[in-house]
Amino acid sequence: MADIAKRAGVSRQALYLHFPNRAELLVATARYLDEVHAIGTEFDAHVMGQAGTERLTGFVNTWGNYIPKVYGVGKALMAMKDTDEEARAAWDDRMGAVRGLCEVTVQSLAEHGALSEDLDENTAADLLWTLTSVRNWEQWTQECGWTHAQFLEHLNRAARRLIVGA
Amino acid sequence: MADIAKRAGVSRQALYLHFPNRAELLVATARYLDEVHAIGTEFDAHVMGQAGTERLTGFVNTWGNYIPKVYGVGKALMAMKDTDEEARAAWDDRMGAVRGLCEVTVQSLAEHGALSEDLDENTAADLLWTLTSVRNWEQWTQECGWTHAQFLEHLNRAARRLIVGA
DNA sequence: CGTCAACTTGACACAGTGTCAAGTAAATCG
DNA sequence: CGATTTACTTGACACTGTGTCAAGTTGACG
Repeated sequence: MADIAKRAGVSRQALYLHFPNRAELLVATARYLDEVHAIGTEFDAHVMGQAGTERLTGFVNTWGNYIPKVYGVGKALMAMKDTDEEARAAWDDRMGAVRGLCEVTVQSLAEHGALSEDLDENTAADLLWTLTSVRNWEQWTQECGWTHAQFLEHLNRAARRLIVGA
Repeated sequence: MADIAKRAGVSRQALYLHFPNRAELLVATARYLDEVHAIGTEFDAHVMGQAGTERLTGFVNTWGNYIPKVYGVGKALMAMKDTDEEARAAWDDRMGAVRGLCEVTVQSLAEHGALSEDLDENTAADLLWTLTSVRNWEQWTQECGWTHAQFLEHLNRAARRLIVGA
């Protein structure tokens, strides 16, 4: 909080005039980033506006491109999850929304007969949701040293291999 | 530290007579768990003693069965990673060992012509390493509610689909 | 001119880690 | 047997970070 105040050019206490605590400041920041990057419009265009394997590609690319933009605040919220109930609820709520996108994506695959035969829709959504998690992005780009382009390429390949049927 | 001391039936300060700090206590606990569960022997038998896709199955099952046993201390170390340099080094060292197992597993697949044609060995190891991460185990079993058996089953399927060639 | 909103400084409580000093009690050794 | 050593105790303290509180400043606006 002291660091943030310094960077914002205000006193530490001024932050508490705008946000009740650290968790809500981070949540507000995340919401602000959503707005700035118009993530809702992006999803509408590239996910809800597509079907079958194109919807899958749209989801993977749109979400994959968004992750690095929210990684900073996301990492802070994830770190608070274990000790702060409010941070946990906020992060779980956001990831729940992503999980919802995974579900509709899988549904569209199923409708087009493109879902792998050995998977039910729920398991497929679980797989896609975890595959595209922020933690996996973190590991691939930070620990493995993948570029963003490599990340998107391999994530698309993995998603297809994991949940799309022959 | 206070909680651990309480559960151990000693004073908080007594812990500091045995371990210089929290990070080293956790690292020592992890090493103790390795010993108790004879993880080295397990890997020797089910990974190094196998080849090709059997080595892959051996690695996935052995490591997959070990994760829940070290999850407690692992979670604590992961939480410290961002602020404590020693914890970061300790955890990265352990995960580096797992990454090494992924490499030899992928190598064995390649030698038997079982590695997917569109992957180089390094990328395949990155994929397997991330797929089998503790974070993914956490998400699948805690958030998705998978049983341990389901986890192992789907992890094996995913590993095969992701890195084994036709 | 007075008031209000936004901010400041400075203090404090509280939790958690790590340090330090002094004391105790039991085992070990000469 | 007495002296020492080992393992532990109690209790204090420093330091960091979050969140709270009180009192004061400053500028805009009716």
